Amino acid sequence: MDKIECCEAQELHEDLLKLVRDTLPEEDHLIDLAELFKVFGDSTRIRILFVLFEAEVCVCDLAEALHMTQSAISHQLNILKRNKLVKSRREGKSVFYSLADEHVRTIIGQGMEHILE
Amino acid sequence: MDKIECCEAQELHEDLLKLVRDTLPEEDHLIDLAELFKVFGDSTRIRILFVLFEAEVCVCDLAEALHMTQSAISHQLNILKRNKLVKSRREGKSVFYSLADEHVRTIIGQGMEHILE
DNA sequence: TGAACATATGAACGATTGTTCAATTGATAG
DNA sequence: CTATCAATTGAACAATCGTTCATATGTTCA
Repeated sequence: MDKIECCEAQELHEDLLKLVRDTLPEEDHLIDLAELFKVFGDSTRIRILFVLFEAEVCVCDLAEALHMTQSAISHQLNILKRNKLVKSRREGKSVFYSLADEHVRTIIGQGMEHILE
Repeated sequence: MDKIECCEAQELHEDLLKLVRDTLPEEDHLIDLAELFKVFGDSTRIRILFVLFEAEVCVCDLAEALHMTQSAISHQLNILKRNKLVKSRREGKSVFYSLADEHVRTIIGQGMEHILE
C-alpha cells in the first residue's frame, strides 16, 4: 500500500489520488498539449498568426510587415507548420502561408480575453 | 515613402502593410499573450491545471499526485499564480490552490480538440 | 519557547529556445 | 546554361527555462 505522509489528511488524500488516476489524460496527450501551447508562447509566432488571420501572405511580405529577417520568419513558419497551425502553397518563386485550422482563432481569442480583464 | 523590394508585388504589398497596421494588436498585448501561452507550454503546469480542474488541492498533495518534489510544484504554482491562472488560500500549515479563471478550461479544451484530430 | 510540518525562495545546473549568419535549394527569365 | 530572386536549412550563440538542493518563512502544538 501507498504510504501516506503528507498533510495529515489521509482519506482526502487517497480520494485525490484516485481522482487523478481517473481524470488525468494520458502522458502523451499532456506532452502534446504542452508542445502545442509552447508554439503559441512566442510573440513572433503570435504576430505571424495575427497577420494570417487577415490574409494569405508570402514569406518575404511577412518578414517586411513584421520587420524581421526572412530567415527568422522562415524558421518560425516551419515550427507553425510542423504543428499544423499553418499550411503553405508555392506560387512561382514565392511560398504563401495561411491558417490551417480555425481552432487557432478560438485559442488566441480566449487568451486575449484572459489578458484583457 | 517606403521602398518596396520584395516579391515584385507592389500594390498587394502596400495593402498588406496597411492591413497589418490596422489589425495587429499593440505590441504590449502581443507580448502578454505570448507570455500567457508560455505558461501553458509546460507539461508539469498542464498536469497541475488538470488536477485543479477537479478539486482544490494543497501543495504536498499535488506533489505526491504528480510524483514530483514539493519544491518543483511550488515553483510552478508561483508561475501559475503570477499569471492569474490559479489562486491560493492558506488553511493552517497547508496552502490550497484552485483555478482562478474559467478561461483556463476553454483554452485547454480547445488545445485538446486540436491535438486529437 | 522549541520542535515538527508545510510551503516558499534563491542560486546553480543542464537543457531548450529564438535569432543570426552563411550556405543551399528551388523557380523563373534571359 | 547563368543570373537572380525567394525560401529553406544547419551551425552557433546568447538568453531563457525547469528542476534540484539548501535554506528560510510561516504555522501549529506541546
